[in-house]
Amino acid sequence: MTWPKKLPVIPTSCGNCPIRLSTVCRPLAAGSQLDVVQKFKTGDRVLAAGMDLFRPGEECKEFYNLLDGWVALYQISHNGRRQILDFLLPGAFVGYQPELLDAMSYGAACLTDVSVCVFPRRDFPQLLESYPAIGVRLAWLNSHSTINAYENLTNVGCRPAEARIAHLLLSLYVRINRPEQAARQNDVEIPLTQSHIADALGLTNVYVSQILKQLRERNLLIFRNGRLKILDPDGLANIADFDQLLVVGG
Amino acid sequence: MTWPKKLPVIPTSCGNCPIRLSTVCRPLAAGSQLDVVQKFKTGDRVLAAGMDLFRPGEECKEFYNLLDGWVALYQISHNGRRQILDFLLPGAFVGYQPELLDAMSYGAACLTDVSVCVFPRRDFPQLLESYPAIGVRLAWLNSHSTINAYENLTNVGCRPAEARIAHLLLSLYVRINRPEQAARQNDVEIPLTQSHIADALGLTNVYVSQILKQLRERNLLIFRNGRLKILDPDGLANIADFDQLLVVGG
DNA sequence: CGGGTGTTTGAATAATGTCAAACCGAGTGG
DNA sequence: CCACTCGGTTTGACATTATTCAAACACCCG
Repeated sequence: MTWPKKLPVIPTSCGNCPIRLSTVCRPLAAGSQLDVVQKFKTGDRVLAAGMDLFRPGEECKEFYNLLDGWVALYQISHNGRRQILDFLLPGAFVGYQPELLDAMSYGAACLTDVSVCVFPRRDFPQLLESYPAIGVRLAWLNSHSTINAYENLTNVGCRPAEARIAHLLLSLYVRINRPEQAARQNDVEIPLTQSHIADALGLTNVYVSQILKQLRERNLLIFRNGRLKILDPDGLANIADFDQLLVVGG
Repeated sequence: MTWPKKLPVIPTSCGNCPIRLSTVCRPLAAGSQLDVVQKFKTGDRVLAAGMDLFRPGEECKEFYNLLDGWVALYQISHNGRRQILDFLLPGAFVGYQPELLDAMSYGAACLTDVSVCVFPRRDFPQLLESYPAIGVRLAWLNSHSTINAYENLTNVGCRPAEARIAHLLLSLYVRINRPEQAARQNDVEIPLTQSHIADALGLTNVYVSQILKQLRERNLLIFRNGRLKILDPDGLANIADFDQLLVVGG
């Protein structure tokens, strides 16, 4: 599937970085501190959809701040199946893991064209040393990743296929519809294929197709061509076993 | 199931804390810095097997350093099934989540009698402020949790029941058999019931029972009464799709 | 001896996967 | 403008995996 081409977002400098407050740079004050990251960062980079930021098992020399586009973290099991671990949206800090310089324990695939800001891995500990507030921020971000992984685990481990799919789509929906956007849309772009959904939920693409059809026919949601339209928020939240939902009808 | 009673491990002071280097206190130097935590901590506590440190949805006023015993993190889905998210061993730092003071997004159940060192939640940000190295440590710990959750997700999402069970037991096995122990045991205590295994893997207890029987009859492992005996490390690692295995035969 | 918790067993059933073919729409090259 | 290919989706028949239900069992503990 191909997504509508958009120009990649690349800030000219850290000062006007659109995701500065979302990522690891947040605690750095706007003046001289920001210059430090500006010098620390290797540069920006654009990748086409389908490319990998890094692959599982690979030694990756960089971290990435996701400026624009969607990324999926994944692992490949020995039997050839792929598990998608998380979907990353702009603002994510990608690639941190406990043993900084070892082989990556997962891969990062670009679902759309993607632009990233690149940090050198090797020097990161020194940056942390100089600005330990970044460490605190990193702890916060990592705990978010953990919570998110926990939610996914419960989804995959406890719920039947229909609920899993509804839950995943709803949770992506609320992540996109952040408070920022004054006018909530109940029709959002989600650049996934049914296979992505299947790989994230431990299902097969054909079964996902069948369930999506049911959801469509029951007037709950329409997911087609990378667009998700929520038809019946309450009904969905119900079968999805979903708590935090604040959808505006329409 | 009841486990053999052991006296709870409680250090008399932070100076001789057995898990100081595993948990969040690691970066604090042994002298005056350690006195700070000593004063910061609320005290120690012992809980009986079956108790909860905190429950999902509850507002928890504390963090815990797990001194002794096993803890399971879990979520309950609306259909009544329980998902075990992680098994915690002594040295774990329990209860950190992004929104420090909100309701806990998961629960923590004591699988055995447990002893913990208690931190007040409210004041933690100040501790971080004064000793930002703790934040860096926390980031490290949290990224471990994330990686672990990712592994579990792949296990539950990609592998058939037999491989899931073998994988879980092997991974617990290597966590217990840390390099510390000079003499590796291929017969270790794992205080879980089959229902725990089922809840961790998205299976039912009766199916787990059946698969364990198969594994037993194929001379791969014996899991009984909270003891795991590895009979055929290589064979197991093979069906478990397991990488990092360094088992001493026996 | 009796009760509780955990385990085992078997049979019937439901959920999900597999395989194979057809379909659909977008992009490409003639 | 057509035919072709390609990735993604849909469909149906069928196989398999895992769940459910129910009963019996085993064991520890009081």
